Amino acid sequence: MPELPEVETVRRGLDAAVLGRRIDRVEVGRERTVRRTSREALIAGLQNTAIVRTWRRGKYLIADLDSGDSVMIHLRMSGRLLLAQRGSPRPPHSHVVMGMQDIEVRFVDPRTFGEVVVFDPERTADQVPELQRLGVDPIADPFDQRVLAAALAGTTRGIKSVLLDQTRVAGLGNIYTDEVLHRARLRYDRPADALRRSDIGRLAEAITEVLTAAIDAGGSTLADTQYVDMEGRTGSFQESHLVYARRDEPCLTCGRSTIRRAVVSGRSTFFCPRCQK
DNA sequence: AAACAAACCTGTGCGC
DNA sequence: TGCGCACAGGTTTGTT
Repeated sequence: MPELPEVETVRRGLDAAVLGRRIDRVEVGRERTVRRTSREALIAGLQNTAIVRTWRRGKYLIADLDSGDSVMIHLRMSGRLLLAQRGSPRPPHSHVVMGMQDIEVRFVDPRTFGEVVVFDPERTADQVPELQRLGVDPIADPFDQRVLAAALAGTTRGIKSVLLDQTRVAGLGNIYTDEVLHRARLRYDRPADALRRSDIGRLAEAITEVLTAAIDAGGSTLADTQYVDMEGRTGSFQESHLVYARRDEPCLTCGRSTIRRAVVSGRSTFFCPRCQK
């Protein structure tokens, strides 16, 4: 569910709500959420620490603790991080709860693909290896046409599949990849290494513009209302979607074709056959 | 190297 | 109302 803009929105909410507050209670209701280590390791790692900084790389949210450790949170498909008053009714699937005096942060995740893990930043390579393998983050890192060209180099794969590859560009998922490719007027199956300089220029610009606008809008909340920020508020960037989930609806760019659906890397892919070449 | 499928889970919406 | 199926924002692993 959540891609870079949603994770960034959650990160900002976490920053505003809990920075410097001491974690005095930790509960793990479902061990699968902490499967990388264990219930005991998560509790020991969080108990009596305070979050001193939050940061994000791609879809990975990291909070640095005053103990010197860090906690990595990945929402995967259905994870949410919710802020609540201590003692208020907990939603189903509240697998991890971090209590800070009168408030608590709840990791809620029906599908249980998400995870929470405390790790030692000096042992990232052993404990959270995928973090080091992430490619350029278009928001957190310097990003322009040259950086993108380097990230796309050396593969004949279709551009959508390459943009979804987190080791090349970190943070784009199924929604934003389709929205970006539409704005750059590129079809999902254009071989990445055959893109012209002008194509890559438009693509880099589209990535920056779409992600920035989506962050400003607080992310995208689809019809099922799965994604909300820490305060439970929905995002509004779905109102700016031009192609995602708009199969058979008129193209908002050209008005002369309808949005088609294809399957790429096993994912639903939406595009305008007239605008995107 | 690349393209697919399956796996991990639960929930929802749809056609019948 | 109930049942079965398709499908869902992600990532990893294994197979052609």
